[in-house]
Amino acid sequence: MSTQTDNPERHERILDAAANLIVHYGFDKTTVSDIAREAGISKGAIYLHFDSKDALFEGLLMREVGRYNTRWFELIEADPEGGLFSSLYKNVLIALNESDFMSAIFRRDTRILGSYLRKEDNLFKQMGGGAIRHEFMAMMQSAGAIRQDVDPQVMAHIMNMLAFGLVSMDDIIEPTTIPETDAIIEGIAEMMDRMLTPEDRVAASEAGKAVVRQLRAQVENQVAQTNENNKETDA
Amino acid sequence: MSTQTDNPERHERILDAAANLIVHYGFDKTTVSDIAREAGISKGAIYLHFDSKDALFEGLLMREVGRYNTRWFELIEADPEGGLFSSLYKNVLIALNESDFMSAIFRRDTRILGSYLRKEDNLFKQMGGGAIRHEFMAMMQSAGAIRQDVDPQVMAHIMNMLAFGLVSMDDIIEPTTIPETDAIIEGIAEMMDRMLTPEDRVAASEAGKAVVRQLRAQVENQVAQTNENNKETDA
DNA sequence: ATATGACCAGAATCGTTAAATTAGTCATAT
DNA sequence: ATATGACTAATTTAACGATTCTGGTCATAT
Repeated sequence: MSTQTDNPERHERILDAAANLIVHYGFDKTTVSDIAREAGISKGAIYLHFDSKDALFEGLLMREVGRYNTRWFELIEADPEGGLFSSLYKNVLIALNESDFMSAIFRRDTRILGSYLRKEDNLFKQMGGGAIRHEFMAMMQSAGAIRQDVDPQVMAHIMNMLAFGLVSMDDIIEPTTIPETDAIIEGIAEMMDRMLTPEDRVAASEAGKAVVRQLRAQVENQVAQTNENNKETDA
Repeated sequence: MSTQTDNPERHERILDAAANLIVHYGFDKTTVSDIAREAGISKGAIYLHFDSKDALFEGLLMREVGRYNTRWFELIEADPEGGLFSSLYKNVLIALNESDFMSAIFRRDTRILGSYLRKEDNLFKQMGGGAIRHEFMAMMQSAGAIRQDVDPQVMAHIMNMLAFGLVSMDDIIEPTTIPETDAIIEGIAEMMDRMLTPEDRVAASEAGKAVVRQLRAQVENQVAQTNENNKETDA
């Protein structure tokens, strides 16, 4: 259904072209012909890969979310304190900040997301709003990765406020008065460390790693599942 | 200049009416006739108090900023830990959250602020964007009211991110998933306490109170100055 | 088989004009 | 003196067809 043609390389090139143009000009002002030209192919060829412009956008969305997840796991793995919740969250912010597309999604940028946002059944609502789900925080807490005396719901929300602020503030206040993004993220991470990390840091880190492994398996399983389903419906 | 008529009670009533209508319907959709009707007077009478619709709005803005400041000082005074920076900031959030008008300003709500925002010489730019000025943080730091090893510029920005998030998030994510505002503010305050308060809490609190007294004198002086100027130009 | 781009129907945009609204004034009334 | 609201000039909105644009298709070419 979603892909009628087997040509992964071109598939990616289309999405690359779309990502470039949409981040720059927005969904509404980016035409399918524009994307075709940017990808160096004909318009018809695009419809060999995607059923509609909306489907293309959703394909892009899925790819970017996937890349964002992958990048997050990568950052965690590379981080010596990767198991601590403060590091986990820090890496959320880094991954978020690295992706223009994810930043646009997170701030509900109507200029970029355009009319897709208005659709009733758009994918954003399903995904749930925030970067940090409070269910995940609760899991981390019962695993002992964060202090017992914090309210996971409240802290998850505060973290989402900060993530939202990170990608939104330069539209609001004079960008010249904003500190370096790295410094902001570092400051937030230290604050979260003081707020959330239990006394026993090594135990917390181990617990955190375990939960992340579990989450990762879950995510990868779900991705595999989705791919399987797509193949079936193609047949 | 700004007030041709001496009738403080009616002056206030006009601003009350304007505040109600503007917060509800926005600046553009609130007409001067609407305000007159709501205040129970004629349209002409409004022009005995204000030179123009814009001037009326600026009068409202000034009044609300003044009330916000007053309320903030009031909250600090009532707070047993009022001198601590975390309490100071907590009371900023409470005062901000109590005022629909200030919240709208802070989130740059174009629906409410309307065409006034587009004006070249609008008052917002002069006021500087944030609730927390990093110069103030630096003052507090050199007075010993906050820890020496934090970057005042970065922390001021983080605090503004949180203030922005507090008044913005319910436009962004499903409001039902947002915790109680009081709980959020409490959580933020505790986080800031862990991050900013020095070892010696009583000394910090005293130092904080001294800076606030200084700031308050400064603000009240400035207000008196402004009133003086207005009287002069009226003559 | 695979890819192209001319083509089409429907949607969005534009230019124009008419109608409605509104900020601000001022002759009149109190 | 003070306040009113009918009035006006100017702006905003609504209406409208004409025109362009764009998502999607498909006969044709490779």
